[in-house]
Amino acid sequence: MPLIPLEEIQLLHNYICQSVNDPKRIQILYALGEQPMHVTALADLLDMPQPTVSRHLALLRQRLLVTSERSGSVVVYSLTDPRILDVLDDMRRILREVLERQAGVLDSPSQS
Amino acid sequence: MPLIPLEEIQLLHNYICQSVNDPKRIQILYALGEQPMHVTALADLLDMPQPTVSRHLALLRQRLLVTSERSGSVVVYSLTDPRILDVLDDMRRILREVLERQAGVLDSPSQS
DNA sequence: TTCGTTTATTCGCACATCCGAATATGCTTA
DNA sequence: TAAGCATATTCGGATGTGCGAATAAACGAA
Repeated sequence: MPLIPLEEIQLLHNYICQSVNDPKRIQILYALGEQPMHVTALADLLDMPQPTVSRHLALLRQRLLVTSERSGSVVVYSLTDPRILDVLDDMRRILREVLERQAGVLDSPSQS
Repeated sequence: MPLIPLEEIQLLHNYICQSVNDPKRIQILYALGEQPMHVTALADLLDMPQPTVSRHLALLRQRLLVTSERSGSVVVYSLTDPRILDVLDDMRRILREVLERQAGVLDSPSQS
């Protein structure tokens, strides 16, 4: 199998990897997975300043991970594709297993 | 469903998200998915300077995404858990679909 | 139109990360 | 042990990114 073209890797990096490269943005994605929300509600729920949330949402929207829609007096954000959370869950699962495996190795002293 | 604990999100970010937040590291992961390789082979294959590859590998190892083992005169790196590539593939698939959906919306002018 | 709420942006600064070049370290093998 | 190749690290500088505070802009409601 040939290597993935560098161009596609750049796309992947620019859009998704970079998007999830901030703990607060990951929190925002999970929160929006529960239900679409407007900026202030997100800021309250996650205990972040509103400008911070707004900046992260702008980035996530630019990267196409979330979409926004005005509803009355507020702007409601939602996930463009909820499967992004499945991907994050897969990552968590892999990490957990790797950490456990590693812990197991450390626990049992090498039988020399 | 309650929010993921911030502590676990920090872990996820520190280990995996941060690891894949560089196009060159993504290339390295895919290359190691084809077959375990030593540093110089990777540098040649991906056309990167050896110190660059070495630095990225050190980071990936610290984050537990790759493991290293000396074999004769070279150090062979391999993926700790190949499923990380499935995750990256899922990301690529999602991105491709989102981009196509978006293109479709742009193509068809709103029928007013 | 005007007020008030909601959201977005700007600015300056701090911090992290990446790279190239050079060099140091480590290990194998003769 | 010594030579030589493979790998790791250091350094400086450039770049990118996040934040807080303040403010601007946008929009709905009266």
